Amino acid sequence: MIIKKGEGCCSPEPGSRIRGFIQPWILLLLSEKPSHGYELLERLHSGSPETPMDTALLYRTLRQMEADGMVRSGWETGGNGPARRLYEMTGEGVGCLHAWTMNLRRTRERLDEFIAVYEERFGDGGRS
Amino acid sequence: MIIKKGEGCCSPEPGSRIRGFIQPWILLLLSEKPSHGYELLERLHSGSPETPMDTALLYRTLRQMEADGMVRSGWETGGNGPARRLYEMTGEGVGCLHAWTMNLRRTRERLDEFIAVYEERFGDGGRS
DNA sequence: TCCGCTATATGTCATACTCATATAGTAAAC
DNA sequence: GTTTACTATATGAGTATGACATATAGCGGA
Repeated sequence: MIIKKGEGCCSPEPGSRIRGFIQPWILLLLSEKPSHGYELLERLHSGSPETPMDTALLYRTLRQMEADGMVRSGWETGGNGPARRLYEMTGEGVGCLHAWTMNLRRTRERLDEFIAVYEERFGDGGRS
Repeated sequence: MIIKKGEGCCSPEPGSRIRGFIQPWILLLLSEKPSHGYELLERLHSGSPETPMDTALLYRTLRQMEADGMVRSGWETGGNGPARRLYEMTGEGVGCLHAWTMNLRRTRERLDEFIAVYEERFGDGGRS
């Protein structure tokens, strides 16, 4: 259930997403194997079908990450369909992924703290 | 360790914060007792001293939440120091807090999924 | 009266995200 | 042979959120 505009009191809130979460996800997926944008979209979608990824955000983020040195790309022609830009992670990208994950662990701690305080006050509503 | 501007590859990332996290925190704190902006700042700060809250964001968010009907406020004079705007949660705000927390639970699930995939690939680095 | 603390507020800017739209190659259907 | 669908990348415009600076003002103590 994603809360949309005008649906409720927290309508401006698009589901409490984590800022910049797409970048570590891209790095994590690329750490498994090199991939192109459209394939990353599908891999991200299969991981969380309820929150489809925006193509504009993905492609722009990839270009930015390349400018920042986290990934590098090259055109891959010869397959069927249009040419695809194949991305792979750089050594710097690996370091980024580790640093980002440390940040995300702290984010999870803050989130856990919130939920703990909430449940202490209101109960866990049947959740374990 | 918060990664600051120019410190590393993920320098544009100010610590992987959750979008709009301040609003449910405000509601959760107000569910304990009515409070004014400055006091909310201190209560938020005591909860996470490593990420100080921006005053501009807090005060503007409070006014926006009041416009949205989640909280209401009144001036409190008579104490020492300048007048303070005392906020309390509305019934609508309670509903918001519950809805937001549901969103945050899903956010935590996505975060857990990321960290699980990361640890599966790189190990947990000595963390339990 | 100057400084520090309390308290609220606005101005401005950058970034992240959303939505719409453009472009183009391939392959199958009609 | 052209229309449709899928694959694939990209840009333009607009909004939302957050970051940083600064303004204002009451109060108490040095």
